[in-house]
Amino acid sequence: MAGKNLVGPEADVLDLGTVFRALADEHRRSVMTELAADRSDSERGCNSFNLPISKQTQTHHFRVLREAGLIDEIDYGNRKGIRLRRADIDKRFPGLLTLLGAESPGGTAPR
Amino acid sequence: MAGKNLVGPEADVLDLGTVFRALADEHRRSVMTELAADRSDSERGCNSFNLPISKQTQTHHFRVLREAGLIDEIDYGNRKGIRLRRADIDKRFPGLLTLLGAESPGGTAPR
DNA sequence: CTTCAGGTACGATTCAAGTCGTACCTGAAG
DNA sequence: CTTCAGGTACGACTTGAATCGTACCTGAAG
Repeated sequence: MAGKNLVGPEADVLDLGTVFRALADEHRRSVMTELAADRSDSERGCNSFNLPISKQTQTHHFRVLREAGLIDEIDYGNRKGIRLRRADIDKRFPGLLTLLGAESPGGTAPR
Repeated sequence: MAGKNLVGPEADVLDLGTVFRALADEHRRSVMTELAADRSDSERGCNSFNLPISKQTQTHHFRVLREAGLIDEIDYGNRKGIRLRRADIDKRFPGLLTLLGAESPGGTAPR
């Protein structure tokens, strides 16, 4: 039952360049904006983001986000879970998630 | 003697996507890291950054930074001045410059 | 004036990245 | 078992971005 957690980089080696490159894409940024705005940090399904792109491309984008160290992907075999690595990001890049959360259409949602 | 200030976007319309795309490049990010780490915000020359690229490419990169709203370019005719738009960036994207300054090799890092 | 360094304009090249088509895998539900 | 939806692998296409070569402009100093 327990899905395998596809591994990304450790919190210490997160690279700002890789992160900025990941966040440069509109679709990936919209995913991160949603995740950053949700303070509950609950695990989400891949298609809960309603991305207007094919599923192959979605696979690509989630992989980029994971390899940048921004999300965890939990593999259940025939489906996948997404979870924001909030603690690691806050530790390595404090303020970044606040920056993203402020872009949320639901309005600026600071604490 | 007063150089003309090449115009970039107003502080209100700065786009996070454009900014991330600008900061995704290694050379542009190194420029911004230096600028962010220098609290005096003094005007700097273009070649004070020692970028290992041709001058045509430097022109390109500084233009991207200006169009993203991150720097001002002051045109003196046969030379050019660069100044960080710290106030505007801090207003629109609070925390971003701190994030960049923390990447400085000198380390203006809050630990 | 001429020279020269700093900078720009335009075009060409090269390369990375986003996208999708086809085929295949996985687990759950009939 | 078969079916089906979610996801991946691989390849191909396309677009955008980084880079530089050549030519030209600008202002300061001889």
